[in-house]
Amino acid sequence: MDRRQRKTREAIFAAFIDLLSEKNFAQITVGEIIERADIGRATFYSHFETKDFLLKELCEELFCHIFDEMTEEKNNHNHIFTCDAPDSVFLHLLEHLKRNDNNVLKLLSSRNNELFLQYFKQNLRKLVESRLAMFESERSAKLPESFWVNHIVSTFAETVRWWIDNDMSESPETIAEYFFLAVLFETIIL
Amino acid sequence: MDRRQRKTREAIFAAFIDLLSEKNFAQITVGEIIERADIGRATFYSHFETKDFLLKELCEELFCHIFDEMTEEKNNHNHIFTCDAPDSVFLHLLEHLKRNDNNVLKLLSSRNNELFLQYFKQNLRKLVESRLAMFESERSAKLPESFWVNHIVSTFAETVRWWIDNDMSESPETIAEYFFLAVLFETIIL
DNA sequence: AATATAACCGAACAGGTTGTTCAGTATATA
DNA sequence: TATATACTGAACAACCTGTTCGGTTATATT
Repeated sequence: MDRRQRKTREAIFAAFIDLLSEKNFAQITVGEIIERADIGRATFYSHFETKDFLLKELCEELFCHIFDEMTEEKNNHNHIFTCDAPDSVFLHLLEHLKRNDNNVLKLLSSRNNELFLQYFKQNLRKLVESRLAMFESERSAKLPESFWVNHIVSTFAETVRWWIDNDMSESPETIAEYFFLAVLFETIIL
Repeated sequence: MDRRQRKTREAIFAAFIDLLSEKNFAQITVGEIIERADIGRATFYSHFETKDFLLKELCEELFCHIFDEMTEEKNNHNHIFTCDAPDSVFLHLLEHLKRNDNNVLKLLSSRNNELFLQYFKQNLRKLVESRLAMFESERSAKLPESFWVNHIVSTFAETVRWWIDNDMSESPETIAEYFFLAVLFETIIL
């Protein structure tokens, strides 16, 4: 890829992320982005069809990156994912996010637009669906798969969001423990 | 309140809901609203500061209505909420939503804007917080309250959303059962 | 180094949206 | 009937969007 293209693209992303830390997606205008990225208006539109596509591509670059790395690790250390209990997948994800803490995860915060969480869930869903084959016979008769997947994905995602909202100050292990306890208490009160 | 005001307000709400069933909140313009409501532009702005305030007031009218009714019922049939297990609160909420199915709950669907879900959660949180005093001693030492409340609210809200996405075809009892099973399986896989 | 290619600039543009203003008209209330 | 209040309709500036185009600059190729 042309160095100019790459630099422009990065400048746009940087300006966009910068603005996202200050205001909502809806409140950000293309004018602000190109001013901060210091590029021409036409240039922006030659890179991204609209503001929405910019967001979409940013999320893809962000989350696909994270989840792809996880898939890679799975292939390298197969035992972690296939033999251990599924909660280690969650713990693994948390550690991954902690490692990749590039000030961009803040976008998942509840203070920001819901769109990030949606994209995040989208990717998480893929991961979960591919790993929930076990216990299928027990589950399938009583519980629709889509409900089950939605439940898992939502609880995971909301936990991650809570963590980020609290500045990721707890360790991944602590969060995993919180999650376990919350589910446990849930069974008690039901 | 002046009959004119009331009628205008209702016309705006009706047009707005109508449009929301067709497109996203972001895509709806004030121009479309006033055309469909058949009122003047200035009139709209004398009622609502912006489009966002319109959404806010609609949600308040909608959800406060639902949750206030629940609080009333609680006062009338005190036993349901204070003696029974907390899951009956959830079941109660589901039955309530089913009864109040005025084609407006569709707004909670994932196809629509996330803002509704946010407002819904906001109200749900109040309800949950006021009912989660039990088991406090066991919980508080190990699990932060905000995590616990967030977990409960999110799982409830996402369950309701799944239900609505599936056209509310299952009975409230079935959904409550799904919820119970999902949490149960969750403890198994952890 | 010379040339062709592709990206960028920047200024301008039409079309659409927002939120405000104001003089005039209709409706409620006393 | 008289007064207050809500609505009308049209116009308005300010802003945002997405496109166009001739000219400029960087990159890749030879």
